Amino acid sequence: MSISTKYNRTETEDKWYSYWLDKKFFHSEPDEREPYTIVIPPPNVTGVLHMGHMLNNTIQDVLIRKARMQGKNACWVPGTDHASIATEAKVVAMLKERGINKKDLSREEFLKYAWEWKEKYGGIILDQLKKLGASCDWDRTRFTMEEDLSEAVIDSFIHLYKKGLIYRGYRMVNWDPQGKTSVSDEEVIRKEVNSKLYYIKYFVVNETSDTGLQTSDYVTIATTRPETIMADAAIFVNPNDERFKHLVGKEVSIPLIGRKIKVMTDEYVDMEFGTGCLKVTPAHDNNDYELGLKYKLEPFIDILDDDAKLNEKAEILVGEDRFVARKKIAKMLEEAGNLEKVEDYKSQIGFSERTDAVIEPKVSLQWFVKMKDFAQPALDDVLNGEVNLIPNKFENTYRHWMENVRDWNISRQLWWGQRIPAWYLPDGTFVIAKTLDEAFEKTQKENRNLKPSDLKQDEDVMDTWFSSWLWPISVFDGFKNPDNKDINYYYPTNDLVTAPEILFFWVARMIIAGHEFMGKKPFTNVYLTGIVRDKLGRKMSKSLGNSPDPIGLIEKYGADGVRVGMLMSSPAGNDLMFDESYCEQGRNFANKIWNAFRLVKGWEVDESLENPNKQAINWFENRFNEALTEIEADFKQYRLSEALMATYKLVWDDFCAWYLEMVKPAYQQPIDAETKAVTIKYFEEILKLLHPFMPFLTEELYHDELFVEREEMDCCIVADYPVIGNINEQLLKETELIKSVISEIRNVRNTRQISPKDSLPLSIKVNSGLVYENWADVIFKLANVSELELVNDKIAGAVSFMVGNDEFFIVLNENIDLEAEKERLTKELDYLQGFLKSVDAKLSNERFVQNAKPEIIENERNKKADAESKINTITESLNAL
RNA sequence: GGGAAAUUAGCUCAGCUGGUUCAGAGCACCUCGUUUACACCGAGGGGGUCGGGGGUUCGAACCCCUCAUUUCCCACCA
Repeated sequence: MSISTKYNRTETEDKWYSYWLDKKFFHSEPDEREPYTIVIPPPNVTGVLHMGHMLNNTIQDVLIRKARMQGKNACWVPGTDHASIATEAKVVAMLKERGINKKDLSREEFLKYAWEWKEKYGGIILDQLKKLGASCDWDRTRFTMEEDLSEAVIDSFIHLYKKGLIYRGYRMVNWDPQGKTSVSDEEVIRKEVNSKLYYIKYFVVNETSDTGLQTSDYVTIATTRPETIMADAAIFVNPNDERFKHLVGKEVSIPLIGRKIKVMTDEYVDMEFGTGCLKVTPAHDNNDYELGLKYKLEPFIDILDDDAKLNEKAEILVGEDRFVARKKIAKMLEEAGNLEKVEDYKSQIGFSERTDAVIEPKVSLQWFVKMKDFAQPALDDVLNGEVNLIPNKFENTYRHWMENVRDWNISRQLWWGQRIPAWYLPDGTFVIAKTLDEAFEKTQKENRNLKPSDLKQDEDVMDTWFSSWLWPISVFDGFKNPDNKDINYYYPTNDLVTAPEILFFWVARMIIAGHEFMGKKPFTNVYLTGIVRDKLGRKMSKSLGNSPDPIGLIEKYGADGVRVGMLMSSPAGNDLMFDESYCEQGRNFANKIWNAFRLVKGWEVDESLENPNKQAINWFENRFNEALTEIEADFKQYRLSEALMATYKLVWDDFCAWYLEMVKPAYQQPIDAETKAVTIKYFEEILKLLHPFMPFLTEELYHDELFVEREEMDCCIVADYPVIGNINEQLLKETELIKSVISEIRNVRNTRQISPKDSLPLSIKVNSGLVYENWADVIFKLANVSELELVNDKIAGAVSFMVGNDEFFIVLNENIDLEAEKERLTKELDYLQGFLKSVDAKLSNERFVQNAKPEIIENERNKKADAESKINTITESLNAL
């Protein structure tokens, strides 16, 4: 045969992807069918495909392809996210390489570079998704910073401002000194790091002698941040702390700079921790900020620049980086005699998610969204099942977060993003307006002598999530054109597939936005994938170098193989311990299907032959329906790995290992027409079943002439997905028994080293009533049995085994090892007797008989009868030996 | 510090409201086999006291308590 024994995927993948695109199979327009919609979690426009994307998008593609085949109008909207911090950082780095400093550029110039960069490098990830087979409607590709979507962001800001849900205020924010922007609480990653606790002496300022205090009196405070002492506003002790009562109300001087601060009291101070004395630095610590406000310790002295270098207000070490300053000041304190000791200390430090810089608490003027009541509908939706989280174990964390939600800082001190539509007047007040013209118009009501050029727009842009929370609405132009046919048809979408890490960042906020702007939820099911880890359980990261190149994997194992590999073991919500061997298994599976195809394709039909395979054919049809039932149930519960595994076993075990072996003709013999036709029909059903998981291979085979001449638009991707038919349980059970008989015979052969080529005679003592004659052909073929005889008595000296209650005998030419046979039977007898004993014990237990459900008791009785009859048979056999 | 989840074969996981099957799957492993679709294969096989300890129950991998380990989320202790 000329077809290769290996499936060659490379040629077919590109071919079929282009074909699908060509024929517009991915494209969706509203029509009378039921919609099935997924919006992609937009990857960063700067991103490259990593394993997390592979998993996430494979899942989406499986869902969308299945829905499409099941007659839904399937629409998967792709796109990218402008990712302000990440992208701006990349552009800044790119400029730096070219010797350009961002500081030297105007906002407009910088944005021009950024757009250039985006056009050139952005969206690579979308092309990579095509390699995976993602059937997105590319005509609908959106970008969160394109004009319409940006306008939606601005409109929603104005809308919320008018409702009083957005305000501007001084707040302690998380400052990322590297990105030079504030970041939201959710973007701060806390990690435990080794640091040091510095014990610093603050000497009491000499007062009048009647206090009895000496210049040599001092308090010792413990701090991890000695470089901030120049910004200290007070020393605090616990009001109940006897040790320091005499010092309360006195002044101490800050080491090195000598500024005087007061000793004050507050319950907040923990007497047990450190020395029981706390230095309060309102501008550089969240708690201290609160204390500062409480006791009006203003003005807050901020001694750090935007890039976390000490400024002139620090008086000393000006221009030094905060960490350099820390080391230097420790030395200076020591030299000045203010450093008592230094201890090792572990503490939780916040890092910026985007840049990994240590977060600096900083007081600044920012824009916030009031979240408390605003978030309520999103909490309700999940609690009352309007929106399902899959798996639902995430509901707890979700509720916890939503109940404790804090105001959302939405301003970012960046240029790449949607600029805050606030326009400042020379007097410091502002108006909120979409454009300068509108803003100017608003000012005209009161301020008649202003020129438009007197208005200055806010320099900040909005948090990226403030645009992506609108994604399910804005991709369908729900803001620009609120009643258009797309939004009416596709919204709310069906499934969202994303990572649990962004449940709050994104998922919760999308639900909030859905209610606020559309009056309803944005999606019904949220499938939360796990994190893709390496097989040692470590997160995949560039620095560890443990992340395989997805495109490389696709080239090596084929997109189908990788897709199967990704899904093989990744239940929803569980991390995936990725190992290349999964992809290998996927590739092997593809190859198996390919070879099954080669077999069927090679069959020559002889029209004169009768169909000898009625049993096998009948059985497989039922088995297919049984498996399909299972698969549908798995899909319903979003158990995709289970659905895949059920499919895998149906194809490999039932179809290839059993069915094809049952029906395939002997070497170079022709096959009857009916068997071939039916087998082809089954094969086609299997291809359809497999298509969502393995789109390329199935499409390729689907078009082979083995099936029918296909019309241009007759493709597997839009073929009708199989529908569950009748299931004959009895037949399935019977076949299982026959399969056991075959396995037993093979086992006899195996243990006795009998060649598969030597055929064996089989005698059956039927006690069950099963009609073995119907299966004779199958047994002959699969177990290489030469003759089948029904007997009424045991055959002495034959090898025997039992399946169900029927006894089987194989007469061998050689003498059988009587001792071994005895031992085997005795062992089985022992087991059965033990088993019977436990069943008897149960049945003679009154409480069991009284309390257990009738069907359970009935069952035990059956087990008892069954065991007894088997024991009889075996005892007889033993006696016969 | 608070909360949640997990712990079942070498690995990754199923095991639905406690009771048909002395605990299941895939991979890995072992033995045999290059036979005629496929060695990216076939046939057969071994392997788990269900994390430890208590308890409830006629009966527990499943319910309760406790300990241990792991993971995740939340949190401002200097």
